[in-house]
Amino acid sequence: MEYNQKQLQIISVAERLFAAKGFSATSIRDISQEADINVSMVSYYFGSKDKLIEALFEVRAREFGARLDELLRDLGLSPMQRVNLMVDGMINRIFEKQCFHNVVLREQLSPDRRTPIISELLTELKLKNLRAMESIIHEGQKLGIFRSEVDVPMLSTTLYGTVNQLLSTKSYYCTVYGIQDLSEEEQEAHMIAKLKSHFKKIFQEMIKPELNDSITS
Amino acid sequence: MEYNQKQLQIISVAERLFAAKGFSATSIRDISQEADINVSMVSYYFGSKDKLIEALFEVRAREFGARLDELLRDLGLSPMQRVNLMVDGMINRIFEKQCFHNVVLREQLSPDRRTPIISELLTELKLKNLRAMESIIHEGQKLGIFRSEVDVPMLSTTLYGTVNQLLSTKSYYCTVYGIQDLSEEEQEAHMIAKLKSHFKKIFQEMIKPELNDSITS
DNA sequence: TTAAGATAATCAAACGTTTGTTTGATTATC
DNA sequence: GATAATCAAACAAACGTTTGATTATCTTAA
Repeated sequence: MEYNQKQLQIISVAERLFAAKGFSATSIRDISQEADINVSMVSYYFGSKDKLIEALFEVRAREFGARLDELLRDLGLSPMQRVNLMVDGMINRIFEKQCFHNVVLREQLSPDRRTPIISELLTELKLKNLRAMESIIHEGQKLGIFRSEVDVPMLSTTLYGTVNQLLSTKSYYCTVYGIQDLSEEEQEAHMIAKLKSHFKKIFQEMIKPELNDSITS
Repeated sequence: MEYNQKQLQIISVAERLFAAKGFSATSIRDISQEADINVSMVSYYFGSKDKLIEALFEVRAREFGARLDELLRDLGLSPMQRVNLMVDGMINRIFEKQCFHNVVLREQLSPDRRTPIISELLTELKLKNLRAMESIIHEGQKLGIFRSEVDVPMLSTTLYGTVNQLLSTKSYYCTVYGIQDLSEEEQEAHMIAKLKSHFKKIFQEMIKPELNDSITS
């Protein structure tokens, strides 16, 4: 489906409001007011409120998919470099598109209420992401740089889960690390840096060869 | 605040519906129908829908707090045993109270819309949890069993985030591990076992002394 | 123990808003 | 002159909440 400029603007406003208040708590009148359009325009362009959020997922899923393909073309680097690049890229991606990410988290919490279209888009995207990560790990395993037993789905879940958790408990994070008085940009930078170093360490510890790895193989 | 049997039943029904559909998408008529009461009873007992969810958080926060205190009394064990016990206990706790946990996740996503009462209860609970974890780690560090540099808040965030992520993407998890045809109980058992072994490994790798730890100290 | 009186619980019905959506006329663009 | 975009207004349905009457439960004094 192709969307014109006006439709994309409506989608963008809806995304921001859905992220902040949730789908049900956001009225079409909220959206039309923020987007400076008439209430009837949402139905006119998308058909219904449900179709609007479907369009949102359609557009953003396509963008993320394209970005994933890009990442997969970063060859000529060592497996460990590629792992670090993938971790950094994923953290950057989520922080850049926090609103959409927030909407995804909300929708994931109601698997039943969700339209099949959204479910399929999300599952597809997550699987694509997992395959990319697996291919990098397997490469390192073939070269004998990584240990033979790596639970990639769980590592990926840990990565995403941690970033999500941090994002949805921002103020708690700032309290714990005593950075409440920093600007919002500085707080985010703190979180991003912390996440990147944290996961560089975790991935290193979880995929580097174990002492007995050469013996058992 | 004390609540009678009827109130606790309403809270329990509301909890289940809030978890499944979200606060805004759940109407008082939904709740009263499921709880087999008159619509006016919610206002009669709690005052309003907002006060109802506050009561829910009040009750559950108290329960969780009490359970945390219990956990802290498990002395006479080695620090590593206590870490494992804490990880297992936390995973069990979340899986047991999935509904409430789901509601917490939803509320965390709208920090602005939330009433201060809920925010404070959640922050308090999270801090209490963090302090418990820190005390165990510090004990291990004093004994020289754990490395000196452990980022406890990040480890805790990773633990919670991963469990959350897994719970909110259950069907994706089952697809990845090919256990869609198992019963729901078996699927949950699979997830719990996987989580526990995963985090035993992560914690081990992240807190055991590094090779150069004795040199730098 | 019982009758009377007070308090608590329950109910159907109605309240005024807000909801998503549609209509039909008007304006802009091609 | 046709198609697309925009608008104020209206629509029925659903919302949280209140009302006022009715029933159940408890309290208290004879």
